[in-house]
Amino acid sequence: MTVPMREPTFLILTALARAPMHGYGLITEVAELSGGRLELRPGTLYGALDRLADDGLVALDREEVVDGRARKYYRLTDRGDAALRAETERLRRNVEAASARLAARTSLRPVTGVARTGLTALGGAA
Amino acid sequence: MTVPMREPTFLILTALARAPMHGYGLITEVAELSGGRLELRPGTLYGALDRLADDGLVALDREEVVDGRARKYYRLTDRGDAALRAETERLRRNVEAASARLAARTSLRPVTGVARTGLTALGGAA
DNA sequence: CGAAGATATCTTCGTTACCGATATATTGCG
DNA sequence: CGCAATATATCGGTAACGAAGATATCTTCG
Repeated sequence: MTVPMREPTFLILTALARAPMHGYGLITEVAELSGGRLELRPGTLYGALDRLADDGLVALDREEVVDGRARKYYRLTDRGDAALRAETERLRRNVEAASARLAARTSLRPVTGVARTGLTALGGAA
Repeated sequence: MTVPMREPTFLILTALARAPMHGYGLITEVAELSGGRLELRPGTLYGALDRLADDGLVALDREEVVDGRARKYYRLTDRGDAALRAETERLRRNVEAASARLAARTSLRPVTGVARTGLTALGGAA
């Protein structure tokens, strides 16, 4: 928690905040969460799950066998819940700080070629 | 950027969004920005500045000598401005996704002693 | 005066989360 | 049968970061 988590880890916890999920389900869920931007690799996913389990942020919820395929469901622990909340707050503050400076910046650069006043629609990509 | 930047890099760009700054000034500014949470190490700072300069997100603005001490001022480039805006949007979406799930989660968990007079913040995000 | 601390830059080294690639096994489809 | 999707897992490389220290100047204080 001293060290901020990276995006794949953050989105894995976010996905698990709604309901327990198994690994492969997380891959598709995180892809949706990120608007298709982030496609978790198996190496990232299972490495992260092992690490998060070691840290006590997620725990093995149950194991099922569906159509002959084994599924391991993971759930968010209380510590994972707290960590995700703390991390979300940290990100929120960073977003606010950057937004404030970027907004101020827009108003003080009306010159130098880029002129083009007016805010273009934000968040175009993805 | 394809690869999301980490917190030190994000806060360096955020600090530079207000005005050009020199390295040591960034250390104190980023500490302030993060509420004292993140204290940039020289290895992190100058490594990041070199990398960001290579990527064209920051540029050397000017060099001064104040009281016999050399100062190198860096400024945000147009590409750096765009990268910071894109990154801020990415973080904002992640915060919204996590907030929505965490808020929904509150209502379906046993709450211990905390008043919860029907917040229902579920509506929020896209 | 001389030591300590703040200012200011830069380098080296180790850690680690992540990505890419690969391996394995089952189910379903053309 | 061959291929894609489902589902797990491991291995190696990369790159950003943190820890630590080197170098140099100015200020403060005993």
